[in-house]
Amino acid sequence: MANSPSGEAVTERIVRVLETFDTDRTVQTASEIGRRAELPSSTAHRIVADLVECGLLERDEEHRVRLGMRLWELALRGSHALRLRQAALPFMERVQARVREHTQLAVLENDETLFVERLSHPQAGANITRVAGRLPLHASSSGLVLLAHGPRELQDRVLAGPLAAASPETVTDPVRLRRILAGIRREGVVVAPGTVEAVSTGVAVPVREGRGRVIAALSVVLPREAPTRVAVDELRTAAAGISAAVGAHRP
Amino acid sequence: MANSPSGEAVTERIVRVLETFDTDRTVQTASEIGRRAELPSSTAHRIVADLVECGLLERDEEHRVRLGMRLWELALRGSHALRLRQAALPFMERVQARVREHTQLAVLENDETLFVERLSHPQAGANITRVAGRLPLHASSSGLVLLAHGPRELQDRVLAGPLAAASPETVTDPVRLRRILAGIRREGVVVAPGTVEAVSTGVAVPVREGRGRVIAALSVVLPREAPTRVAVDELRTAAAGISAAVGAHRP
DNA sequence: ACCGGGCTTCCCGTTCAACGGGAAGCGATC
DNA sequence: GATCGCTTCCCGTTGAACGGGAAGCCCGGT
Repeated sequence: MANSPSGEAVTERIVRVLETFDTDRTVQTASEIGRRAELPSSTAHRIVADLVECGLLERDEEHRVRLGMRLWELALRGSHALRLRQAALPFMERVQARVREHTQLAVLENDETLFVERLSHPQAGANITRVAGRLPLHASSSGLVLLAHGPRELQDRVLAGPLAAASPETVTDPVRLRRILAGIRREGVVVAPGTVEAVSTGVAVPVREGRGRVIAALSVVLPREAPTRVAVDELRTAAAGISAAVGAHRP
Repeated sequence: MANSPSGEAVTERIVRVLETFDTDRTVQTASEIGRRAELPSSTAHRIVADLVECGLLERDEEHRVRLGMRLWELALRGSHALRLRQAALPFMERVQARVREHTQLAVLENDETLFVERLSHPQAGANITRVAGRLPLHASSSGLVLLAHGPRELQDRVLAGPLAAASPETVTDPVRLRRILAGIRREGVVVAPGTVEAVSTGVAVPVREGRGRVIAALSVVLPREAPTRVAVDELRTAAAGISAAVGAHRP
């Protein structure tokens, strides 16, 4: 950044400031932001004031800071994520109405699973995924689908790297994972019991752009021993619908 | 801004760059961005490169630029809008299932109506509102609700300013508008036929935080001559539910 | 009333990142 | 092969950004 001894760019600092916010930390003081973003206090105060000035951040009654509606607006309108989500929503609703469990839509982002949308059924069980939340590619049914259809380099990189287990049953053996990925490409679906949480089974299918590249994964989280037949059928139908809708919207 | 003859701040320029994107313009070249943001070409290229570096923007196969997933993620996780939306979604789905027309959730932002969420029924009619889109406060049923419950200064400011008509029937007379606002505060609902489009009627109710301040407006768009009774009841029930959900999530 | 701790604001000299004009490189399309 | 637009590189100038320090402010504790 300009004139900074640390040699980082303004843009980077702004990102670091925005990164200090998350689901569990939606309001902070400027000093807190400075500490978490590792910025000198006076610098943090100045940057926060700048961002508030532009509307990217907002102040509440107690001078505390939160993400601004303007940021939300700028990030969403015109975003790929919103288009995809709007195309997918009606189909996700249908899945959720029939399966009556959590339904998620996820994309590949920076070697991780990024959840773009999630519908929850009132009487559905626990589910750690959140909209705008992430999970490792190998440790979620959606991630496995995205990984299976991702570029070879991605697979090599992820399978080589450290593979943390999210639950005792998460598959972390590269050889077994390769076999699972091949199965996904062959069957067009993955059923992953206990991968994220011991009590649940993830079922996921790929969502294609038209008939081509895989752009997302659609999944449901079922109770561990529930039958998967209906879910698989519903997911496949919905994925095909989303593909058609995405293709139709931009002719 | 740093060393800029124009005297603007970096932050401001970044916002100007982001502003060049919208629903109808999701991918642009760096030069296009420069022109629309009124930045010198070389400067625009540099800033775009910076933003791509940080992931706020992304490049596609043809070197063109679009909003990045990272920006979407940073703007959403931890945002007030996402919390509100997640709390509201189940209730909006119920409204939409019963009324079978477009259902919207909107908030007040910078003297305008900002739409946070929208569900569309397959066989519902036209609807110009979009997620992350805006409408004037006086020219939409949601906006009228937000205006009616906004601070007095806001009402004075909006009613004094130029009041553009969105359709031939949009009420633009300050006196009539004041009467409508009083009606909304009294009845807790507004029925606005032809305000946005001649063929439709907007119905909107306030959504409160707990039992207090109005934080949003919930609305449906009906065909012009459709009965409004069911919609009003459903909206009221849903608004109460959302209030409870918003209150419960942060004790 | 007094004190202490944290947040915030103001001040100010230093410095280097940002700036943007210009020109050359690279594809397209006509 | 000439034109047009996007992009990249270069480079001298300059003032915006930086951050240390100190003072102001508002708490809650004693």
